[in-house]
Amino acid sequence: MNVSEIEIFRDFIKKKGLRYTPEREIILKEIFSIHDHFDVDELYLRLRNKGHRISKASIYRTLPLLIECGLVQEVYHEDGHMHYEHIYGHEPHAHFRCLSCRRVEEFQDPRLEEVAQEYAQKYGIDLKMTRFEILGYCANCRGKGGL
Amino acid sequence: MNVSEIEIFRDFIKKKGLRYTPEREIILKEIFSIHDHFDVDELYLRLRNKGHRISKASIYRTLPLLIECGLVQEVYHEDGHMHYEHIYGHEPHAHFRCLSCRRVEEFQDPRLEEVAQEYAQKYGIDLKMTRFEILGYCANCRGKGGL
DNA sequence: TTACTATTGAAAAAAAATTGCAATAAGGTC
DNA sequence: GACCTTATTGCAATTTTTTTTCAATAGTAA
Repeated sequence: MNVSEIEIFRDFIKKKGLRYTPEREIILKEIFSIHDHFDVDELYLRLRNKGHRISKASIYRTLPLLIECGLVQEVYHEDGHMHYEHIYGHEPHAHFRCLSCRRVEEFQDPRLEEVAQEYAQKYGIDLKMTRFEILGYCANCRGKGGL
Repeated sequence: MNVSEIEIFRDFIKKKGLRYTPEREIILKEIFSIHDHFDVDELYLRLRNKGHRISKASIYRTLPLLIECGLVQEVYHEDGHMHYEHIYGHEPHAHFRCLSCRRVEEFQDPRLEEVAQEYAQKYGIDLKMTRFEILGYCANCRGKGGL
């Protein structure tokens, strides 16, 4: 599908002196076919269901590379493990998570990036990513578990 | 020291029909004596060094309560485990984390709370907490590992 | 094609968090 | 204060997540 992220990843891998393997590309492609957040287990099962026998170890080894080159981001830690999303080609966005139903909504606000940019500029920071989360009880759930 | 968080915690525990135990209070007090981020292991060792034989299980069981009543917050997940901080009595603040030296800096910006408040209002959300993180390479580290 | 060595899958290990259980103790009632 | 009910505790075992080890495989440059 989208060629760009593949090129970015390949260039990144080459530039680091690493090897561009089929496993790495398959993982990348699968991640970019998921239009939602995912965790390692989900990704592993999706690959498996498509006939790819890629180990979880390879997924765990590939994710940091994808994160380092800015294609993927850790979104939030929930239920004892990390959840990810692909971010290349998407505007930076914030997440609301309902503490009751666990629903996750995305939204954007230019002020968030502004704050980050200004802070980075002020302190000479090489900004890599931002994460903004709002936690609370959604309209449907408030009043139930929500105090 | 500060009596308020103790009262808040006790009231919260009572309101839930739970029991206010010495262990819970000791954990609370210790957390509020740490003026930095901490993880479960650090907290456990601090308690142990002071002669308290409180198990990690109790810490793991107490933290969600402290979070639920708004005294403590999960700050970030790093090195495979969660890091916490006490938030009662502090202004909401954002965190910058250097991906190289791991340094963590705090800063405030009213726009962040504004965005959260507006979003909550717009969707009828009962806002519980926000988390804003900036990840990148600090002035000292940029250029080294920082692409 | 050859040589070098990074990467892989599988299994083991490590680390983090949760759970089961018997003993203890909080806190309400008499 | 004694008694009763049951939540909480510490410990150990377990579960879950992530990392590491290692022999076999396979990229990639020469």
